This record gives sequence, structure tokens and C-alpha cells, in this order.
Amino acid sequence: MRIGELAERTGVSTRSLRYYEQHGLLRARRGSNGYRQYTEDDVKLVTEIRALLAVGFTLEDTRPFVDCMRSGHSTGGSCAESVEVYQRKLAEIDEEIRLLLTRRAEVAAQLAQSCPGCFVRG
Amino acid sequence: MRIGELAERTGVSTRSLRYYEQHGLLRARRGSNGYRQYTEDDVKLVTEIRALLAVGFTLEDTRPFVDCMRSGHSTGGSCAESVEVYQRKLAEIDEEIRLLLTRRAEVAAQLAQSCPGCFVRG
DNA sequence: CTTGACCTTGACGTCAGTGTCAACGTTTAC
DNA sequence: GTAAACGTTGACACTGACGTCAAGGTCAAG
Repeated sequence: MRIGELAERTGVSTRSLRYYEQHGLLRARRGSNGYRQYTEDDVKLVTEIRALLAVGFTLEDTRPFVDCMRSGHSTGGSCAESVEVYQRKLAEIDEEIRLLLTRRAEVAAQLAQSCPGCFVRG
Repeated sequence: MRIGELAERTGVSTRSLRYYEQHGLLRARRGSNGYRQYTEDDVKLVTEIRALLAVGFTLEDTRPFVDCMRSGHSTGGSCAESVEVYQRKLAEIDEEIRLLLTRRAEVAAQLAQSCPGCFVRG
């Protein structure tokens, strides 16, 4: 299939698909006319990438998963490197949550000081 | 005082001070040579801005606090609009935390599926 | 008079993931 | 044959809070 069909089937813009390719995540054969040619595997790849982006991964974070699928695994998380990224991501998320909780407390404290009557739930 | 001294006293780069001015948060009289002239009040203003930025406010969020101090209040949080911003910020932080917790759970679930033996604390 | 520290404005680079447009070639349908 | 719909690459725009450089004006000390 060509890029338009892949875009439609994955719900990802053609612009994004070219961007992914530009960063080495997607590879496409080219027809004699220069058009990109994709397969069913690419649909899975793109779906995997989007699922990861959706939970806060950066594009770069998805690379091991893509490599993993390319090496024959049906899911991108089946390789050691992917598992490492998962764990690193979890740690990052935990750190962000910790930071936000700290901030929340600081903001609440400032509010309480500025406006003693204002309730702050939490 | 001139911009260099203000920068040194507040620990904020001259670049940032000019950036704040560019966005209407800081105002400076100009000397006959064109140099910016600041007062002690500006030190307080900048300090307030940085304190708010440090807890996750955007520059735009600090505007009501700046206006509040300019209208004579010794602290930027003493005005109704500032209190509103505080409360909005608390809501935003809560929302972000909620989102991160959701993501954390999703990532943990994906990890568990890819690597059944991997522990996930939390 | 010169050096050097300070000031000025303007503009580009950063990070991520696209949107959008230009200017052009290809394919498909009528 | 031609127009519409598709494809190509390249490049600029956007968000936010600056860093950094360029090219120059100002001022105090020696």
C-alpha cells in the first residue's frame, strides 16, 4: 500500500509517517515511480509506535521496540532493550509524579498564605 | 540599578530580564544613555516571578501577580485574580498527576505483559 | 587614548511532533 | 485529453523560556 492508505488505516498523518521515516523508525521500499510501498507489518509498526507515544514515550524511546519487531518479534516489547526502556520510563514517570506532588504542596502553601480562607482539598 | 546588577542580585540572566520586559512583565525607565534603570521594587518583582516559575507556572501565569504587586500589594498573591490562578494551577497539577498515574499503570501493564517476570513496584 | 566591562537591539538555536505550503511529478477516472 | 486526487521533497511555523552570538554604543580606570 502507499502512504495515503497507511495513513488512513493507522490514523496517522502522512506528514508524521514521513517524519518517522526521516528518523529511521519506518522504512519503505520505493516503487519505480518513487512512491513509498508499505506492508501489513508497517501497519503494526506504526500502531505500536503510536501506542507508545500515547503513553508518553518520545519517538526516540520507541526505537528499541521498532527494532524488536523488525527482528521478528510480534510485539515490540519482547526484547531486553525494550524492557529496559519500559523500566526507565516507569522511573521517569515516578519522578515526574514526585515533582508534581512537591509542586502541588508548594502552590497550596503559597495559596494558603495569600488567602487563609481558601480551602485546598488534597 | 542597571540590568547587570539586577541580574546578579536576583540570580536571573540579563537575557531573561529582557525577555520578561519583552512580555510586559517588567518595565524599566531608561537613562539618557538608553540603559534600563531598576529599583528595589523590581528586585521583589523578579524574585516573585522566579518563585512562581519554579513551581511550574508559565510566564503568562505570573502576570496577575506582577499586576498585583504593581498596584501596591507587598505580595503578588494578595489579589483575587492571583488566587484564581493559584486555584487553576492546583487543578492543572492535579490533572497532570492523574494523567501520569494513568500512564504509569498503562506502561506497567504493557511491561507486565512483555516481561511477566518483571516486578513493578507501586 | 585605549582597554575592558557593561549596555543596546536583533536574530537564530534548542526540544518534539507535527501542520501547512510550495512546486512539482504520477496515477486514476471520466 | 484533462482534471482530480494522489505522491514527492524541502522548508517554514508553532510552543516556552531562554542561551548565545553579532555588531555596535557607553563609560570608568589607567
